Amino acid sequence: MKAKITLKDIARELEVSISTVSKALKNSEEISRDTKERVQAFAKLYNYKPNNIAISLKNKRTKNIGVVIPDIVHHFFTTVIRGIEKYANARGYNVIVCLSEESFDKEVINMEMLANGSIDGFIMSLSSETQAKGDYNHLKEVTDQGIPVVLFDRITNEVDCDKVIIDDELGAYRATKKFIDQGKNKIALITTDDYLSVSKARTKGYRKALEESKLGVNDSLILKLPSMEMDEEAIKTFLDQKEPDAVLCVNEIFAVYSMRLVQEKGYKIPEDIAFIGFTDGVLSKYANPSLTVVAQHGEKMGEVSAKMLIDKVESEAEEETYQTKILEPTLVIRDSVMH
Amino acid sequence: MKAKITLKDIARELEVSISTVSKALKNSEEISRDTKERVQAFAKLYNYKPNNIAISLKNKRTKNIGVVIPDIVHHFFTTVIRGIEKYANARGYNVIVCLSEESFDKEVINMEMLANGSIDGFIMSLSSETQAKGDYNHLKEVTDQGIPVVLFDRITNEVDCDKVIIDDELGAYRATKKFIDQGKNKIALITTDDYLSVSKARTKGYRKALEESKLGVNDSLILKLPSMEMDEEAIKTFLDQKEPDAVLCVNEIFAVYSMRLVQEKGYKIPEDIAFIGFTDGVLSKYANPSLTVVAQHGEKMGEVSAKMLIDKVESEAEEETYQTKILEPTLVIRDSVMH
DNA sequence: AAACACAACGAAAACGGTTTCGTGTTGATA
DNA sequence: TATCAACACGAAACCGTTTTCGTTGTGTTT
Repeated sequence: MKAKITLKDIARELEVSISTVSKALKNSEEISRDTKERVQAFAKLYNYKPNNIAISLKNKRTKNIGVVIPDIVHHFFTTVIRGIEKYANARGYNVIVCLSEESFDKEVINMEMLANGSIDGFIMSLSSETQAKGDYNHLKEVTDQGIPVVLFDRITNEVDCDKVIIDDELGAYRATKKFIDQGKNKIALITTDDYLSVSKARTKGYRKALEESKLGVNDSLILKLPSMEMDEEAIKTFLDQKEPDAVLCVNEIFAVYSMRLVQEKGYKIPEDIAFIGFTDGVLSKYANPSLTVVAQHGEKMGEVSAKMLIDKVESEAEEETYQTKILEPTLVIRDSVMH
Repeated sequence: MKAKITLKDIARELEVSISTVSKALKNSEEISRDTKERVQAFAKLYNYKPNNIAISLKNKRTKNIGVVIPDIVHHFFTTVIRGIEKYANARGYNVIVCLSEESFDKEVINMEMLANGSIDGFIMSLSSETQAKGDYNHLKEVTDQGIPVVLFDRITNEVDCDKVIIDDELGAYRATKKFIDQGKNKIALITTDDYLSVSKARTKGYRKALEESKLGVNDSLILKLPSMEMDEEAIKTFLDQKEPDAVLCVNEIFAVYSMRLVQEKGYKIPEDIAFIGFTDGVLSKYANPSLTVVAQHGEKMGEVSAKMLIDKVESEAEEETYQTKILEPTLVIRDSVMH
């Protein structure tokens, strides 16, 4: 076991000062050619690598970014992380992932842990509990300290920071319009309670499309589940009673489960009843029939978020100007709707 | 924007020394009741929180653990991360996630970045390229420096460290046996090349079950794909030609895709042809029919890995004794096999 | 020969804590 | 009243860097 070598070790061994070693390794003009070569050769031989922690303490930059998300076992968040990771890594940053598990308290604790010097900035998506509660003091405290924050997907207007979202309203609008254009006239929506910012926006898009059509909105065709958790009973009852000919779901699981239910009752998809979900995950792709979805481009979202954050972290200027980037969703047509 | 307050700030304000402040905040016996109260009150008022980086530098402990995995958009790895995160968080550790994207070089770069003081230990699963190449010097360098490493799922015997795996051979054995017991006699295997340690073990279990039965192994019923990537053509051709009555797949995607193919040809699942996959993800649960799988208990695996790592990190003793924990897989029976 | 420029290096402060080892003050003891 | 322990606190080293600001020694200039 050979322990890590430090500047001090090199200095002692070569009988020069620590400062000389430090400068020599940075190829400083101050140091003679000869000394630089000796130091560099020695450093290479003993595989010297500067200690990140010491450097962080000195520059007050950790090159770490903290990512706080509600859930990692979820395709969308997972792709966002991948996007963040790829981009951040390319710029020399590491990613510290914390899970709030949809809990307000965990979100607060995680942020406090990281905000004490461990990271240069946050990228996060709010837990459902936080959105339900509407308490954003932990975010404000962090931004007050001058730590940059980028909020994505599940955001709030109550915090001044950069934001990245997809146009959920537009996505739902287009999906609903697709149904309308295909002559469907009993178009249902399976969503969650409005406290989730995304569900709210999607519901809005759904309503807008219907209002613009001759169909109009029928509130009884909207099923609001308390959370993103599956509630098989509620969905089954809803579908049995309403018998819609098209269903828009705010995620893929609701959609795929619904498809199975109606298939069991003998309906044909998409002829008798068509489906569109949100999130372009493995489930949609390999479901039977494959599911048409509103793709959220998670990886792109992660990439954009990371870019915004790192740009802000590295900019000296203390501009207090924040922007919200709105990504466009795309409809990925598969077999659950008519082509 | 109120910047973070430091010990020095408190000391100046209260006209005491930095050491006194430090001790007062730790409730040291050395400091008078009176002074402690003043300091603590002041600290609370200005929301003092010690700087993690400074503490890390001092104790040479970061309370961060590095997780290096091949891919995050993959249900199994995702559940492992969740297990690691939950456990590590409970013990006050943060998790830094790095993705190798199945690339040897990325794996090396990531480890080097983290090994310079950023983390106290590694939890990792090898990239396929690394396993194919058989080059583990980056791991050896890290362990040589005294940094603890826990390898999970995709492991190697060439590195001395703690390991956590599930008994893949046993899982495949039981799955295959299930088919045999149900009277299937043309049991196929869709797997990947043997360089992936898990595929190798699963193939072994499959062969063992068949060898023990009257059926025996028929090598032509084994399809070896070059990687975990989907190859729709290869699978289609294979199934068309061999017409098996049972198929074991090393992941869920191969299985779900295969089910769709045979369904399109009019076969009934599980009567005409039964399926079992590996990994208990959303796909298996919501596929139609739902897929019987060998569950790998990713979350448990993450938890166990994190415990092993942290225990080692926090143990003073430099015991050079390593253990390999073998978790038992379970067969989750769903509709793709007869009940 | 005095004055100066310059090359090459070292000392020390700083980042923000922890911890060891004094040191001055107090009150009790002999 | 001299001695001593206990108390309460401060100075300084340390973790591993970076960086500023000297300080040498040499050679060039006038």
